[in-house]
Amino acid sequence: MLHVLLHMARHDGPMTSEAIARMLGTNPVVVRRTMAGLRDAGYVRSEKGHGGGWAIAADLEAVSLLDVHRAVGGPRIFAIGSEHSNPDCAVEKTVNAAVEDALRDAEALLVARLGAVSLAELARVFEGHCAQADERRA
Amino acid sequence: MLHVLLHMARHDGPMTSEAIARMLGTNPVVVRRTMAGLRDAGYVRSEKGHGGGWAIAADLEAVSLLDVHRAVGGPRIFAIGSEHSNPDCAVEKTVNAAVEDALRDAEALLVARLGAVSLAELARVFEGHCAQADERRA
DNA sequence: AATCACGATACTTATGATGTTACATGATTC
DNA sequence: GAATCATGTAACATCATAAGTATCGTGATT
Repeated sequence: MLHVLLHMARHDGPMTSEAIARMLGTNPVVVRRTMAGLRDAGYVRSEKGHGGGWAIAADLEAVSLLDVHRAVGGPRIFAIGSEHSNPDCAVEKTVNAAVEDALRDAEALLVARLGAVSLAELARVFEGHCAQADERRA
Repeated sequence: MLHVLLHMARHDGPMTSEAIARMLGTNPVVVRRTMAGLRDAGYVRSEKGHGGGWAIAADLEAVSLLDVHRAVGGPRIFAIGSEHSNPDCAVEKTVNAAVEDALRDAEALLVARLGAVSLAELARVFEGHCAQADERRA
């Protein structure tokens, strides 16, 4: 989805679900499903009818990678975690406390890192890469 | 599994797969499947026949939570990550670099934290909790 | 010899993510 | 205003993975 957003930023005029789906090697309906989150968050806008499609609707400076991640679906960052958490067992409580403590710290770091990068910054990094490539070609 | 290991540490004599399964609300075969990793890593030992079962086979000081995690199966820590990683698309490469950078740092922190805690420490923490509880009762 | 417990395999659910089809609705074009 | 285009939504199919289950073999104890 980040991929799509950056492409949209470099593309004037809306992009259709079908075009995006081709780009991602997937299906227009799947695209609409996942883009719905971004639309509800106000990051993109969708227009129906002729010449319709998806377009950026927010200031890219104000949208971080973390924002996109949250809008697109997953508060679930880690593949591990204490699922049952039987509070009857004192051993289990000890274990969970230790694991969750480390997990919380790592998540905080990741959230900070993702929250610190805006889409606009990413776009600038990309433009920089292009400029370097052009230079090499010249 | 951490739960099981600490229980085993406080239990003299081997525990059967069935007893462990009851403890975890699961199935003996599932227990054997996941314990196989711990056995291959040398953290536990399994004995067949009458009076057999599972027992600790290593110094708990030398086994970290990270060791257990790795032995038990998952090198997969994060629920997110760049899966297709189409190297043809320059936009995608930019995005992946940014995300994976943050991901790598968070994973490093988590690995460091989990690697710093040994099962023995955890057992001591647990004993401490028990002592406190006894004190309150007295 | 009987019993107990693990080891291993194969098979069956259960779950979630993804893909697919179909139809309704709104917007544009002619 | 009819045709067309594109999204919105619902319902269903498919796929992959994890978990549960059944069964048999093997070694160890009694």
